[in-house]
Amino acid sequence: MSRRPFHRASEAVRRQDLIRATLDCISELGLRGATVREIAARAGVTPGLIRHYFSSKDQMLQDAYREVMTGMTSAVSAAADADQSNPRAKLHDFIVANLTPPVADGRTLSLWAAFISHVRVDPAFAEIHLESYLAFRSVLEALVADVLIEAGESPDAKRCRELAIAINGVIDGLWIEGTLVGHLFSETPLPGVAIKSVEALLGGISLAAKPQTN
Amino acid sequence: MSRRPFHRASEAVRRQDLIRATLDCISELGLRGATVREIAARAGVTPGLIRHYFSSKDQMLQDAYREVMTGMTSAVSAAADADQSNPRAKLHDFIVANLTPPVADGRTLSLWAAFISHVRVDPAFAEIHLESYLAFRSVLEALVADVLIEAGESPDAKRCRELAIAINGVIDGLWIEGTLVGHLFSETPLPGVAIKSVEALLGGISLAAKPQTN
DNA sequence: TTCGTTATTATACGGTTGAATAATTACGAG
DNA sequence: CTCGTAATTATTCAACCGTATAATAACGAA
Repeated sequence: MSRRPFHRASEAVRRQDLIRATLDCISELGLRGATVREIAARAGVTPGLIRHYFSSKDQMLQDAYREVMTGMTSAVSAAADADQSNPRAKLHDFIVANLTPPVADGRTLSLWAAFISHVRVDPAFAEIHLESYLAFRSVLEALVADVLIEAGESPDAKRCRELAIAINGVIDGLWIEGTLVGHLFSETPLPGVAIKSVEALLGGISLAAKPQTN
Repeated sequence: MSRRPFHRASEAVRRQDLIRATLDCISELGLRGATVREIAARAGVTPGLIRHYFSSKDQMLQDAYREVMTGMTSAVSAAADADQSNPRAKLHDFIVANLTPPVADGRTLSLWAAFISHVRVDPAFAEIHLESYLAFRSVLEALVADVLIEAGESPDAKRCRELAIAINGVIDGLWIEGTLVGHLFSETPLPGVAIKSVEALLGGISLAAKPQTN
């Protein structure tokens, strides 16, 4: 019966370790497998420590949810702002980033679905969902507006919103399908499908890196 | 301490009651709230009875998952075959059915998400997902092919599949958003957005009930 | 060094879980 | 009418859950 050796870490990395372990558990074992004991084991600490950093297990789950969503939005936003200044290229890269790893992978989708299934159950999760959804859509809406302006069209607010909603739908849907049964799309790469679809939604505006007559 | 009165029912209705109670629990309390005791209570039976009709709780969850998915696809298929013989009207009704109750409601989405989050965890759930996805897509693919034929275009297999994938994406994405935060779309009804989007994806083919020049 | 504070571990508790088994009741065959 | 079979209830069990509390070790200030 030797006592587990102490290992002190800063609050930042401890919280990060615990959240990462939480997400690992959920993605690999499901929500029911994400127990305080299993999470603590994977984080390399004892279960009691969780309630030293989080007021409850649910609190930790909510923080984990928030981190997943902000991580996704910031990842695709960064991809859009990466190198191009061309509005169409930015939207193009934004869409592709949504449908390629690390955003489009099984782990992320499992986490997203597990949390979504709790949105209607727990108001705290509903609020996190609403925040992250609006953040994502506002980014997309701005990208669409820039594309329309560059194409010489008037950036009508209502049309921008409607387009953003529809494009968001295409992205979400293909993200889910491609991640869950990705092996079915080896001959129909989804980023390509998405780009073509969005071009159609935009009324024929090309999103190719090198503008080509349409 | 009076003994609970016996109430015998046929195997069919018992299984149905138990599955319905299971789905109620999941949608209202989440997967962690779907315990054998709560499910049995809602079905009006004793917990032990569950394992008389299902080899395990997981087995019952899988049957419940299968029922949810077949219910959804059959509902939208029925909507497509309801009254119209016009291919475009059929596709139109199919899409609208996907984005209106009972398919598009919070309960169904919660169930879907809860199960999806288990697809990567349990191979049995993965198989059910694959089956239901392929069933849905094949229905949609046939509808798209008929529309293309009627429009005088060659129903190229690859194009049909690609269109079905993209349309499926639009439907899925809008279904999720509309169901989770439906109150945001009171001024932008999603069925309308979906129809306009699919028309764009189809290259301008109108899905309106009364064909109009495009 | 000393000592108070706090991060971390260890242990305990009441309640719940899925499953297994035993007891009881309804129903159908004969 | 009887009795065997199956459906349903009742009870039990070992394991596990989230949380609370106490013991201990590390760190920083003085």
